[in-house]
Amino acid sequence: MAQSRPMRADARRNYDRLLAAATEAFAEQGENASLDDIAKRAGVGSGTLYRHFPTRLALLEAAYVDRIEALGARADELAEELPPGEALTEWLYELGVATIRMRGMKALLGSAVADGSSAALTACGTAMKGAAARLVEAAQAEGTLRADLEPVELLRLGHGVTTASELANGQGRELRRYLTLLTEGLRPAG
Amino acid sequence: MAQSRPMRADARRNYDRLLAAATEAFAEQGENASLDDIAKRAGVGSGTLYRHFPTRLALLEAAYVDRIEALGARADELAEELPPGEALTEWLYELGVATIRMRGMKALLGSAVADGSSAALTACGTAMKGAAARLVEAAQAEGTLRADLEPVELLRLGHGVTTASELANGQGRELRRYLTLLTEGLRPAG
DNA sequence: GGAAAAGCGGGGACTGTCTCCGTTTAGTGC
DNA sequence: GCACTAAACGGAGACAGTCCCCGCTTTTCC
Repeated sequence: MAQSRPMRADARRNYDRLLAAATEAFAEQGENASLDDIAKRAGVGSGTLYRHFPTRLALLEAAYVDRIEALGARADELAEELPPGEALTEWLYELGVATIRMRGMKALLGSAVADGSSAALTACGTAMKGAAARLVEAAQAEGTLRADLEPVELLRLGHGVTTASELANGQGRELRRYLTLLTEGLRPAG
Repeated sequence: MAQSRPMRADARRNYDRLLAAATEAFAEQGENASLDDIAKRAGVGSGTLYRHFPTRLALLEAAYVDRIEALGARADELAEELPPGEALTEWLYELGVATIRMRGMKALLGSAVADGSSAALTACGTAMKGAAARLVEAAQAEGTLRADLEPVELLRLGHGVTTASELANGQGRELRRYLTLLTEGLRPAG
């Protein structure tokens, strides 16, 4: 993936500025922040923004890859600290909280775990799927997770539960509750 | 809620035309269909559209209330045909399918079950919540549904699961699967 | 039939996306 | 240093969408 020729100095500078501006704007205004406005913040023309990041999703991904990778790494930390089943739940929780807090990230993760997600999103998608797969496998080996669950199903359900919790406006409290309901099921507690 | 004075004939006519055009447009192009375009289809000016339906959600609601009420009624039909637990699952399934099929309906139902949904949406919201409450109560009485589940939680989780299934692009097949996972829980089958 | 109320509608301000192309600039070889 | 070239810039402008305003038309009611 290395550029055949390194980026020109001004291009590099603008790229970085755009990324910084985007992170800021997405955090403040959510995933629909105006792209022209981001260009303005970065002090570049909109043409420059669109050349570096042809779609909104591309920019979103570039702005959040490191966070996503951190979440992937976090999965492994949790796997060391906790028994597999708990590690998995806790990871889903942290993932959900991050999704809710970092307002731009929802669309990104959503399309990353969608069927037929664009090739541009492979980075985030594979990071997530890898982390999920490791946790799922461990929990299944331990016997605390149903054996027929696919990692990507877990991610999608996690996304769904996060969506449910967003509807409640409750910044995390509902998320825990809904995750419990998902893991335990809706049948009476046994 | 009756108008103090009945609608003027031309107003009534335009209102109906707008509704028909909106239903068509939302079905074809999803919830983000252009409002000006809907006005054009109906053969009225955009001012007229905005006077009758001040927000997109208002139009969406007006276009779908009857479908929503039908879904509410369907809950009671199912309650008669099936044991409470199954009726509930089946209803969630039909609700999800409708949400996915009628492309404009997702946003509507989403805000209807969100905390602090606008006053304008009370009609759809209460219809849904009523239907859910009846099913929940019956299933809890039967003992096939955990006693601490609130109806609105069920609706939100249903919405979340539908979202999860949309990510899979699978038009219904995944929805059944994800609903099963929700009701049975992620623990190994007992 | 005529006055007042109700309603119409499209022009226009505004915001956002995205492209095109003339201009500028960094890098390179001399 | 200097000139040259390919890369990169940037902002004007085409387009699409939302939404409001207000002069004009239609309906209603007496």
